[in-house]
Amino acid sequence: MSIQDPARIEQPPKRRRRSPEELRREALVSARRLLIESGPNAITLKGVGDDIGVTHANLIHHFGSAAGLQSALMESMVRDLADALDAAVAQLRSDTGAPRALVDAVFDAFDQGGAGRLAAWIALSGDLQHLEPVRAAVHDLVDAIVEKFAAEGEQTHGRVTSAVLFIALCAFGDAVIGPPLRDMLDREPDSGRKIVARLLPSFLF
Amino acid sequence: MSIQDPARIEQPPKRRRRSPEELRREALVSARRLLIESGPNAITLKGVGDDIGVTHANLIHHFGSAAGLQSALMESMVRDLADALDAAVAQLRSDTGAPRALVDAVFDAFDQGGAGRLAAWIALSGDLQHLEPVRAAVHDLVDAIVEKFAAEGEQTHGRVTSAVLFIALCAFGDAVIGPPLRDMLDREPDSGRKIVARLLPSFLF
DNA sequence: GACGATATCTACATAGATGTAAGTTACACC
DNA sequence: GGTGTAACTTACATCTATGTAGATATCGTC
Repeated sequence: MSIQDPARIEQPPKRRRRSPEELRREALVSARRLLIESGPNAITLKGVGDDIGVTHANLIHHFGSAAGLQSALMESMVRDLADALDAAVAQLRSDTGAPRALVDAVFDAFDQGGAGRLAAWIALSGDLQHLEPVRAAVHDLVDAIVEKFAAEGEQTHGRVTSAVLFIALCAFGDAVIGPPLRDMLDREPDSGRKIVARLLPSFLF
Repeated sequence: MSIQDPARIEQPPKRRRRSPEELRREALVSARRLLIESGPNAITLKGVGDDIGVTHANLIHHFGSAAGLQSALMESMVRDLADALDAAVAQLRSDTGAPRALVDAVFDAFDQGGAGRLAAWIALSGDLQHLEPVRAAVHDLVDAIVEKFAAEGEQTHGRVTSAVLFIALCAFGDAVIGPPLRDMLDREPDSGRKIVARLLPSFLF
């Protein structure tokens, strides 16, 4: 196949012109992958640009600055975490939500979407204001658990916030250092979830 | 006060010549403080050098490279974490170790010693081999709890490793994202410790 | 007090990340 | 099909972190 193959009528355009929304979406997907696979330091303009096939200057054009890209990534991932928590709330309110299902929903939110690593990055870098959208989702989760599970009593709200704090701490910890820790203790991959699911009823009933 | 004040008999030496051990110790103390206060990206040769009053070239002379400094910091902090866990073990084996005392010991190791932020940094950067010295300390902790607390039974070892996994996950999570999470839920600062201390007996008895 | 080992510094070189300015091109719209 | 907007690129400038080479100063030791 020669370089100037006459069969190739239409050359692909040298440049691909994306809509601003599409480029932002592609860049954030790439940046999230880099964060999860290679850590926060891998999120650079050149790294993301090479990954999606644009120059670093173009990323600055769309995000304003490198910090703008990082902020957009934090916002995007935090929104996904909040959505995942909201989905857990919806599931809890609709059908037969067992404690283990709730635990799985929260653990998945921190683990699969990379929210655990994101939260660790935010905490280490000190940009705590980016966690703010999670607050409403957490409150919704508290309310949903109160409706669904909690026994009546004076301490109900306190017990449920304890339960949410407990689940969130464990889900976050499990997402970030669960694998090496389970390896040290020779435990199976879902042992964290099992433990939390087993302890949860002591808060709720 | 003139520059050449005759009253100032002995000028302080322009350079302070430290022993290699002393410089390494000072550098690692500074690097740990920078990690805890400003995050992993603050640990630079210039940052640490300015902090302790030496040039970055001198730090390279003593640590070999920037990566050498970071590795030394990880080793130092992991050793401190292992020592703290060993201290908790010793306390557990000697006197009246209540569950809350054990919880406080582990939580303090992760929180005050900076081990939580260290572990998050290691996990995000992928240098998991640096956590290896923790393995022995964790095993010691399991053994000590088995001796001290655990009721007799077939499942004893499994229950205790569950307890250790549980404490470690919560202590790590509490050290890294405990403050913002407690703020969202309007809980007091030691609520994480309270919860863990209250749940611990269900593993041990 | 002289000397030697080496801790320490200065000066320079390099690489990567970020940012700016100006030119180029794709694509919607008329 | 022409035209304008703006997505996109190239080229350049800057800043920071890291690393190297050689000069210099400090301190223990004789």
